Amino acid sequence: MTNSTTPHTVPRASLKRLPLYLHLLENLMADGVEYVSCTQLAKEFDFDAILVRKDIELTGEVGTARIGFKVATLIGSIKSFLGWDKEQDAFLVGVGNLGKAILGYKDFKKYGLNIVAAFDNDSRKVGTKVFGYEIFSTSKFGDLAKRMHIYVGIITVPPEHAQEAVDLMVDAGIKAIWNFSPAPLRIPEGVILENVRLTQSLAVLTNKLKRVFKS
Amino acid sequence: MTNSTTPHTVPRASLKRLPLYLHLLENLMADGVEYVSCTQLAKEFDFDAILVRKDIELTGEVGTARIGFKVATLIGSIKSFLGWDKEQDAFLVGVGNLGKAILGYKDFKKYGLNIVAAFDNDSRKVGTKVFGYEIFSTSKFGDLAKRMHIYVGIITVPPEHAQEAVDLMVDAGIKAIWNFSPAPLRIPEGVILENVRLTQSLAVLTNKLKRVFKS
DNA sequence: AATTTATCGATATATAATTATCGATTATAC
DNA sequence: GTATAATCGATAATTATATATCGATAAATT
Ligand SMILES: NC(=O)c1ccc[n+]([C@@H]2O[C@H](COP(=O)([O-])OP(=O)(O)OC[C@H]3O[C@@H](n4cnc5c(N)ncnc54)[C@H](O)[C@@H]3O)[C@@H](O)[C@H]2O)c1
Ligand SMILES: NC(=O)c1ccc[n+]([C@@H]2O[C@H](COP(=O)([O-])OP(=O)(O)OC[C@H]3O[C@@H](n4cnc5c(N)ncnc54)[C@H](O)[C@@H]3O)[C@@H](O)[C@H]2O)c1
Repeated sequence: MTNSTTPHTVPRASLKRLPLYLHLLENLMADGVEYVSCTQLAKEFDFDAILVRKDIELTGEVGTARIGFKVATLIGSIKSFLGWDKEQDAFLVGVGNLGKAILGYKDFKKYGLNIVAAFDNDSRKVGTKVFGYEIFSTSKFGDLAKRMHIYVGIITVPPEHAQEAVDLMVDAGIKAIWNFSPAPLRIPEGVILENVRLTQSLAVLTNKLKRVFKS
Repeated sequence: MTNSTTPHTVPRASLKRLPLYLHLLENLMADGVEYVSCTQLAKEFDFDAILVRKDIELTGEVGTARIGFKVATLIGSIKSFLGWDKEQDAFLVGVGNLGKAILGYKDFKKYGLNIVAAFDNDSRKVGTKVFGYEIFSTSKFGDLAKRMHIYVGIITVPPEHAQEAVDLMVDAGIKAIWNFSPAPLRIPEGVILENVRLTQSLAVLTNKLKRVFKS
């Protein structure tokens, strides 16, 4: 009776809340907390408790009335649901300011993402090392990706070169692309594209701010 | 009749799509394109044309049947609606990997955000320069923010220090906080908090990828 | 032991967001 | 000039998402 009610379309909004819970749960775990209720979780984020329960329901985890959910197993369920239980190896293309910051960020491993190599087409960067990662020429991307069975690609090149990076990745058999450039990209059927648009977040901020100043 | 139908709550999803249109519109503008229809815009992003029209409606811009919208004025309307028509000065706290990348990113200015100074509590960093920005001690934040009438703060410190940064900003009269740390933060009534959670985006990617591998 | 209270799971309702429909409008083709 | 096709604005229908309700359950309280 766990997954019989699971809808075939996972709400994107739920998918985005689950990492929030996970992060908090890991803190609770570290503090030795054994059980947590939806009410408690909800309070932390100013969500509705029922919303949290519905999100958790997606993962298949079942709780106990009056007690809530076991922190340790809930962490496992969320990770498994998100695909963070086993590490995904990834290649990064574009070792500029943002690319470097991502290479230097150790926590992605916790979230199942293991960056194994980085690529750039600037000959001055090729051969150098950044946070222990050797920078390869993009010409090596295809061979290495196939040899190492890489299915995840991260794009941190300028927008005008983002489509090139996509094409490179698609040719190399990459199945999922995490794109940080603001360019609209074309991908073939079957390849997953997830965009990080900082300006979207900025838009929400400034629009709200505008209304604060008005009133 | 322009804004009489405008709802008092702006859909967050719309707010996030507007920058996408804007980016494309600016490219069109640069290419000398004078008019654009919702159909064209929609095709670029694989959105429904009606969705695009509704989003544009929010900005108050009116179009002409068969022609569409004038690119130049539409850009203006979107920018104004997002609060990107006049620059907002901002302070950044936490000049680490991500903070540096943000300081080095010139395009935020296009989106109405003008970073004017950066702060860190690492004494080795204080006094140095990063991309032309002098790094100040966080102890100077309050004075400078008040003196320079700064209302926007950017947080790029480790999660365990993010609440400190919030408190610092709130005390200094900051009205809107753009937070890049994954920590859940407490803010007083009236202050705007916008979080950038890269792991949320990663969650969507890996969950989708998991299902690709399953089938 | 009985009562109270918190919380679960399931189901129902309400709200928000997206997509469809339709008459009006205007350039382009004939 | 008249017909055709594209697209607008407005309204309606649909779908997705969030919130409310309710009986069941299990700890805490009396
Ligand atoms: N830095 C930020 O804070 C920030 C914020 C929002 C969005 N972005 C986006 O992220 C992307 C990277 O930004 P950045 O600030 O790191 O830029 P950057 O200019 O610092 O770095 C770009 C890197 O990509 C490399 N590159 C260019 N074309 C390439 C290609 N075809 N193949 C491989 N490598 C290539 C360059 O050599 C450079 O090292 C951009 O699309 C930018 O719009 C950055
Ligand atoms: N780097 C990434 O790609 C990335 C990705 C996702 C999230 N983040 C988040 O962004 C934040 C910054 O990440 P990072 O990789 O740049 O970390 P970092 O460790 O490189 O930089 C943190 C900086 O903050 C400074 N700092 C610490 N405490 C401070 C305080 N109380 N006041 C002022 N400055 C203080 C440190 O001296 C350091 O310079 C973190 O919360 C991280 O979780 C980073």
